[in-house]
Amino acid sequence: MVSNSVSITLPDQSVRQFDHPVSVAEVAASIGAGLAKAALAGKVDGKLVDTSHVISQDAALAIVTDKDADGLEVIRHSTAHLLAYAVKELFPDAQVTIGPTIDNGFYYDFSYKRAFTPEDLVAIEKKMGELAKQDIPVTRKVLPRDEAVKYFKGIGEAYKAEIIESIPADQAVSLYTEGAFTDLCRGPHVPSTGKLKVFKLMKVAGAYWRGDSKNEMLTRIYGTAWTKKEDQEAYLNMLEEAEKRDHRKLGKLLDLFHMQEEAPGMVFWHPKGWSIWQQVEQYLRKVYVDNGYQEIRCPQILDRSLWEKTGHWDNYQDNMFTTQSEKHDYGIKPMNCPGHVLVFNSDLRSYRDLPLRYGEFGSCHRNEPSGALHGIMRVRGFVQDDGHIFCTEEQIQSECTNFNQLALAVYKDFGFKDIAIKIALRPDKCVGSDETWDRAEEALRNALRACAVAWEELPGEGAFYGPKIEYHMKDSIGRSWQCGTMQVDYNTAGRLGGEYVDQHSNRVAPVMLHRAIVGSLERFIGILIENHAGSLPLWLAPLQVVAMNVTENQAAYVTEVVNALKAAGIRVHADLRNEKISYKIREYSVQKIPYLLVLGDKEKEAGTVTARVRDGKGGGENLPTMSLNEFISRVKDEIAAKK
RNA sequence: GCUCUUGUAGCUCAGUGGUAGAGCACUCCCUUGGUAAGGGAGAGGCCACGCGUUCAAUCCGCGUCAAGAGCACCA
Repeated sequence: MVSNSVSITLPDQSVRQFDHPVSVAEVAASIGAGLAKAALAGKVDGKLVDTSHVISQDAALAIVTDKDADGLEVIRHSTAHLLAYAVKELFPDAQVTIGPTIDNGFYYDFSYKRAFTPEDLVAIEKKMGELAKQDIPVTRKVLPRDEAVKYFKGIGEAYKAEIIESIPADQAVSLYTEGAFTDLCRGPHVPSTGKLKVFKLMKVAGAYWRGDSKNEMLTRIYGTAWTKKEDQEAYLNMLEEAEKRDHRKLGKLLDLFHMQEEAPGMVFWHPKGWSIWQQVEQYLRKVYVDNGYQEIRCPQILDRSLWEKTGHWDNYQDNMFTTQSEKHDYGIKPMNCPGHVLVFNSDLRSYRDLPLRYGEFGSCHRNEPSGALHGIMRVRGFVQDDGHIFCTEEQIQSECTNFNQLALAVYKDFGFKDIAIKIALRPDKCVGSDETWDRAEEALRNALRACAVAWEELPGEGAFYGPKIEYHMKDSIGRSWQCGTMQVDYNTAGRLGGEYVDQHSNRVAPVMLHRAIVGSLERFIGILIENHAGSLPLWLAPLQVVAMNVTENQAAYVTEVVNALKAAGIRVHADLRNEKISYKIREYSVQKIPYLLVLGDKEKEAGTVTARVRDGKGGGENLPTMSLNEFISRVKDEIAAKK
């Protein structure tokens, strides 16, 4: 006789015996009424299930509540369903599609005859609240695939039916029902809608069905959901704070740059913004020099025939700006590599010359789709710190390793801590043998291993000519942007006739490594501004010191101090205006100037300075009064340390 | 490029079918004041652009351009 008894092991390793199969909810109830009420889902042998899930064999079980990360995930997922339920109540003609969780919330895509408006959103959110308050049970049902397809076709949900049809025929699918609404879903879900208490609909947007721009556009509603009201408030507050760090806002506030209709996707750099640019550029120039690169400069406009050789003319013309003159067609360069190959080709190269490293501050133009433009992060005209290394296959490994080390050191100097590294691996359509790709991909992995950093691999995302490492950074609201890259390319140099003479007097095409540390200076400076919330480190700050007089009486002394600072190479401004000192301090605090020198009669008599240092929180504090020379060496030390 | 939203003074934003308003900034005057906004006066706008509807359009409609959010794209 087979026993029906089940023993359940809880996370504290205690074991509970049941003489019959039990549901997660029953186990929770056996532990305590409070837990039974708090239970959102269960984790049986590591697998997330509903509280109604019946356990019929010995198993390890954790009751999932809103204290667990899994619990929050379940809440968000169930809130997405609640959203769909509310939409179907208010707009019965709308068709549901998919509704996954995302960072901080969820979204759900609907097909409807018109887009939802912000007013609709208010009504939908209200309806969601009502449905949650009714504490409607959420129940699960399993159907054979074909029956599920029939069911959804029967209720006019064509998209759902299409999704299920793409599931293998022999698989059963689970359906979840709450009130009058039934949705296809793997689950798990909260046991009833009453568990969903803290949520807010954020925005509407368009999104393509199945993520393909050839398909119709659906209406997507984004929402956020939390276990506690305070968490949601903290999140909304964080978003608000992050908006203040937006580089477009700060660019205006700090008078760094502007953009205007006449040049969409292109930047007008103002003196202060260009000062930052120059600091970044000079820094990177030194990086070139210190690491065996020779800086070069190539033309912006190149004949059509060259772009035909590279394949751009046929494949990427839509993204290129072109021009013509005297019956010749020209392309404005979207990348710097061909120019570098032409410099390489300008002489007969020996294997002894390799690796040959060229670096350029290469100005590129790409006619990006209008909807892709974003402040100075995604632009049509930009400058790359673009380098190309011509080398042999044996040299790939060391070049990649050295580059990775260098890139990480540079990011550290600019104050970045959070860098996501990815390796994009071979796509379906690619050139070169599998062995070559294996070696190249492994070289990139080894380069990262050497620095003991973690990375993510993206299969199929590589370029057709070779794999690449990508270095990503986040902006103020968490959007990820690619900055640096290291790409192995077996194709381009040979395609443009690049070759060197090897030990055996054979002419061979070199491997070309494409590498950039900051990527585009525009994007990098944008990220830099957001990461530092506009309070750039002293070495990058456009204005490092402002010296101001308390009254007219100290004007000459201020001028003397400012001249001394200028002579020391410090970026300084004298403010002798007839304004109150508190007014001046406020103005420069808003401008996030690192050091303010307040010079009154006391300082003038003693030949000293009183410096107010920016505190990073929008305020400032006074340093003890010191001699001018002490101040100068303090500033110079801090600049040198890139603090 | 697609969906939605937006475009009014240098900036941030009100506002109305009868050609516009605030705060800050700007100019001038008074004020010489020790750590986040002293007081007064003044100047400043083709209400993104074009075409319609209307006796009359910044406001309503259509189109264009640009920006914002998301999607797609990022060789």
